[in-house]
Amino acid sequence: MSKEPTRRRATIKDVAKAADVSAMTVSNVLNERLQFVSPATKKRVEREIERLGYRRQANARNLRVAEQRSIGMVIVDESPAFLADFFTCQVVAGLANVLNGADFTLTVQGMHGDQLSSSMIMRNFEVAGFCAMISGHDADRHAAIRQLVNLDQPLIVFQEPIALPGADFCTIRQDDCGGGRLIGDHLLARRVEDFLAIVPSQDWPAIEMRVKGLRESLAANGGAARLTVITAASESFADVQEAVARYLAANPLPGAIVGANDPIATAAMLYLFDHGIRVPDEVRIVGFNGFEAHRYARPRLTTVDSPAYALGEQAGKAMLSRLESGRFERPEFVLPVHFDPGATT
Amino acid sequence: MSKEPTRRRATIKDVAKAADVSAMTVSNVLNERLQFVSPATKKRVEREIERLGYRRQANARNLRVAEQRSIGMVIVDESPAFLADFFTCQVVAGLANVLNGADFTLTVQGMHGDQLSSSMIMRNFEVAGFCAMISGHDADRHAAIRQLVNLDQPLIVFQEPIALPGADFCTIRQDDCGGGRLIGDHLLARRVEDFLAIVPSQDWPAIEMRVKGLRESLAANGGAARLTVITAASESFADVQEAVARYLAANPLPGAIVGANDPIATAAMLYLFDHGIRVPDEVRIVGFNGFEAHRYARPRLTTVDSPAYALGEQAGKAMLSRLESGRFERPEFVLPVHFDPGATT
DNA sequence: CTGTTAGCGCGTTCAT
DNA sequence: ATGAACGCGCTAACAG
Repeated sequence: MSKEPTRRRATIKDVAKAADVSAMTVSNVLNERLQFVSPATKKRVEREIERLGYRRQANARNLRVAEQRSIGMVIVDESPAFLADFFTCQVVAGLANVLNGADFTLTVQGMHGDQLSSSMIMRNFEVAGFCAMISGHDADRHAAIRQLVNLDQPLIVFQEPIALPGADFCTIRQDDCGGGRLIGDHLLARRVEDFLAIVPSQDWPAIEMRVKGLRESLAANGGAARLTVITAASESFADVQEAVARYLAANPLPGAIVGANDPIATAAMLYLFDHGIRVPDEVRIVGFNGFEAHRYARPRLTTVDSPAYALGEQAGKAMLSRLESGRFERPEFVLPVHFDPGATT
Repeated sequence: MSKEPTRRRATIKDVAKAADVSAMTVSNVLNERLQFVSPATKKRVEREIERLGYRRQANARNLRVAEQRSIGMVIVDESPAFLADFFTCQVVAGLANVLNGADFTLTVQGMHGDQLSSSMIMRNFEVAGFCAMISGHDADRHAAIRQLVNLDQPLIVFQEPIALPGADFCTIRQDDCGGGRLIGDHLLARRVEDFLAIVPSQDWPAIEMRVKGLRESLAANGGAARLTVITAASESFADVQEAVARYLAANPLPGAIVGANDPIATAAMLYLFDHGIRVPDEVRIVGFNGFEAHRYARPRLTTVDSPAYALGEQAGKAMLSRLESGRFERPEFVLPVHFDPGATT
């Protein structure tokens, strides 16, 4: 045995004894109440803290001061690799950065929808507030939100355009509807008259908003252009290509294909390539939520850049301000998207 | 005011009083010591827990039982968007999933290298152990690891091929060296004789290992094939292309270009496209760490798939087992990579 | 099966 | 400028 297995971690008392002061003085040094401690004492205490490797026990402190220094990020998703989604990942990164900067910690918890009610966050009280990214069908998502609201803690939900008046609640999302309009305007300016939109069967509100924006754009243009929306069984490569194949078997080539997101648009584009259909000459293609990796594909997809990272940052700021002031400044934040023209339109 | 601003959160005593039992009985119900509580009492207590919306205060419990139910994930990176890196994100996802399944929480903290010493994790004791993903130069990374080791808590570091005998330490990484060999073997089988490897100027050990594996493969083949390694100022598109341009200005076309990772390989490939050089006919190209998004680019890059998610899972398992048994089962885990042939070789 | 006592490590209050 | 006593919410150990 190279080490005693259970050396007790130094406490504030140990430091006090070693520095020959009272525990209170150590506490004052730790919390920088320098008015109450002479510089000489401070130095002595700090030396002992260093020497003993003392670290404050967050549990005891938080218990005493009755506050939490962590924010929970709950991700409800059917996929076991919940966090692996690039969008979610960006959001979490932005959130964690802002919180860490304010000496808050981010506690990540992923789970399936049916696990929420039995999860630790429901049984324990250990964070100051929650942020949530929830996937699934409308009913499931709303049920999850209701459960979280009932926790009676500050709650921020991403990409969910709902209002819960009176609740300690805030929603943060990107302007998907505006993004849809930008796509519509861009294509209309190129005289596209026949639009095909491809959406995944699981309809996220964000995707509904994108289609809504597209419709608005067409309507504002006089309504001459037509829009068909088809559903792919999933976002997978094969399902998207199958949906495109089925559509094209029964219909003429559309002027433009609008994918609900980049993977869908890319799958559609590759299908066209494989069938000798030229992009953008014969069909224009647009995606949504441009991700880093897609910048590297050729031809470069026209898409709408998502402010996913900024969404997370905004959530962090909103949560910190909520904790400070007692209430959310605004019930909803909508961040602008950025249209990113590529070579496919 | 729609709500009293400071309604106190229910405690175990409140539940006890409401259910007309002692606090201890409530605690027994919460901790499922059912041997000590009659079914009728249990029901009564559970009803009151539900009614009062009681949730156990994790701080108080953890203080009392002197244990932490969270693992810290520290990410040291110069980029402010530290977590936004896809590889890191995958690792975190795997880790979080395993931990959550064992009723552990994952606490994420990102920071710059120079912030580590002043960070909360150094001042506070609030997790049962650490996992770390550290970037930067050798000296900086090793300094960071030393600081973490001095915390005297279980520590897992990713992608760092070092051993710290005697320390409560474990390293988990993918077989980058083996991946390099697979690439070499694959290209040698295609009669490539002149290899160009492109690495970023900041040399990660993982990338060194990839080059090392490549060298080993060439050596095992008799050493007739030549390998040149050039450095790009960064992994950015522009820097990589500039490095390729400079090399090609002074040298003949190599038989194959091996990028230290997929973005580098892709940037090189696009440079060749733009200059009318045919891939794979004139030059073959290989990347490393294939991620989902790259599957969508055409032509599909030959690459080596990274088990990033599995790395995180392995870390979770190793940490849980360490917490259980008192020591890491093994000082090092090396996970295999998977060669993924595409259309560029 | 249920209740009582004591104390985890820390910070506040009040005394010195 | 420093120290002593108390209690945050919870549970281990024991008594009933």
